Amino acid sequence: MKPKYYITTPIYYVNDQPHIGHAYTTLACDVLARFKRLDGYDVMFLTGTDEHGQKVEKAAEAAGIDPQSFTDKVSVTFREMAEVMGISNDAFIRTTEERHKRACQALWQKLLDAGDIYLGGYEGWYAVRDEAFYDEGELIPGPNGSKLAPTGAAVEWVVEPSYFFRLSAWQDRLLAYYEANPDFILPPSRRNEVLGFVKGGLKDLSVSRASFKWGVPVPNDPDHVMYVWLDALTNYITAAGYPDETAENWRFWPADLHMVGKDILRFHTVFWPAFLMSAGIAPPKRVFAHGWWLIEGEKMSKSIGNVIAPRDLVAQFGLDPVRFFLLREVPFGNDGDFQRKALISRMNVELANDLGNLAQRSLSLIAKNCAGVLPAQGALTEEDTAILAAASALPQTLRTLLDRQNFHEALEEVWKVIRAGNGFIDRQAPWSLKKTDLARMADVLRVLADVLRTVATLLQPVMPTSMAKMLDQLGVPEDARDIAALATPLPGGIALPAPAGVFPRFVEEGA
RNA sequence: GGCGGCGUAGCUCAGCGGUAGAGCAGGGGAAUCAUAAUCCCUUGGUCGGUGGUUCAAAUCCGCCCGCCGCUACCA
Repeated sequence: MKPKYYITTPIYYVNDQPHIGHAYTTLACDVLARFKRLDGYDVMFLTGTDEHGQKVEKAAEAAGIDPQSFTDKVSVTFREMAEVMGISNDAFIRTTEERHKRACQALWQKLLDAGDIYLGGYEGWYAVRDEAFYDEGELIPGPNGSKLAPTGAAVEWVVEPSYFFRLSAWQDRLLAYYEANPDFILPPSRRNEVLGFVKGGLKDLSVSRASFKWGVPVPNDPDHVMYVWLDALTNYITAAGYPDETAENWRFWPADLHMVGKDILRFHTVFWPAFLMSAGIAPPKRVFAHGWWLIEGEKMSKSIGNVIAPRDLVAQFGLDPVRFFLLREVPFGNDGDFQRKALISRMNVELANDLGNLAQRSLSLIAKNCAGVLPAQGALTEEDTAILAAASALPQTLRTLLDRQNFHEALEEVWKVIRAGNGFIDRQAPWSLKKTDLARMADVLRVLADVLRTVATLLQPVMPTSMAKMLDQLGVPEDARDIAALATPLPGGIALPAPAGVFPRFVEEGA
């Protein structure tokens, strides 16, 4: 039986239009999902939209439509974003689906049965004008020693009835879980943050609201809807079939990886495992928090007007180069800077020159000097063996690196082999061999074809369309494109199609 | 304020006790199969500052300077 792999993006809040940040998270998951499939795993890759809450309720009201119609519309834009980015998700979940309400209510009941939910009061400084609660620390001094919201609005101490989750009781068990699973939170710097936070003591968590209606009703208390934590996080088990633990998809739980942005780290690494443990459900195996993209050195924001829509980016540079750039440019987990110049440089240097040109020169030599037929494997020299060994080592290297979400180094390892390929072809100079030793020339070209096949196979998750073209040109049959197939050499004598460039150079308009 | 991290070549970063590294950028040369792509060689750093531990410190410890993250109800 195939091993399983369950990977999730966060569900995206429908208060926002999809931008490069959403695309980035989803893309990272897509590459891992594709890699795992390529490596023989049974994969479930989930993404979706988060559609409840006061903001949505109000946005719908402002738009003059009911919340459901509003979310129907915005949710579609996230499906479109996935399509534009070439995302291979197996499922898409919306929190307004009936199955999700059932899952939330079932989970709630479990927590209640476990004695971890109680009715209390949510207190805080509330600004009526802003319709928002503020922290003590956020307040600014007002006239006569009074306090004001950071927006300048008057605040009052308000107590609202709310259900609470007994998070305070889970501190030790959470710490024990982190201890027993040192890679539960990555990167390590984020793990340290969470550890520090939890060690500092946990307060009970307000998990319901009576102040708005657009949410999942609390069982047996129609005045309350569930607050964001319980509602949104639960999507990950809803999609696996919860509460039906005999469901087809339940075999995927616990999730192998929740990919999240660094802003929602705590919800996934503190609240979520506590909820699950309280309900007697296994926590996820890993949460990875990635960083943000700056745009040409500036924070991405609507007010600056530098928000990048995935659709525009792909239209200008093409899908695969964009996918490649986002994962290649920055050590995954760090913040990155999205520079147009850097993207073009990666396209031209690494895709067009290093990889594209290596394939093109190798394949043209085969086309011209081997009658367009893949040579059989021949006798190997020491240098042949060395480069073939470097290529053969890649699958295991990538498994190890990608199991820690290290896209940046994984791609660097592939590029080391590509660069070695260019060095190899230069030293072997098959264009000279064709005048002196045709047999050796054929052997050299076959070695190059084998190296390219390995590289193209392994890069499929990052650049599916381009690598499919390259594998076509290398004569690799569709059913021999996974990692296991690399162990079986292609027979010599396959007729190859005429080579055609896979990565054209990007030339600036008017340059 | 508290806790944590970072500061290494022009740029992005790796190294984390044993004579300073990679990619890109810059300079020189070779080759001409190829998307004028490639290959080889090379310039360049008192590893933020300072004091200490050690036979030996980017690498460990103290202090200082500068940046950054977290410090719970933002979906």
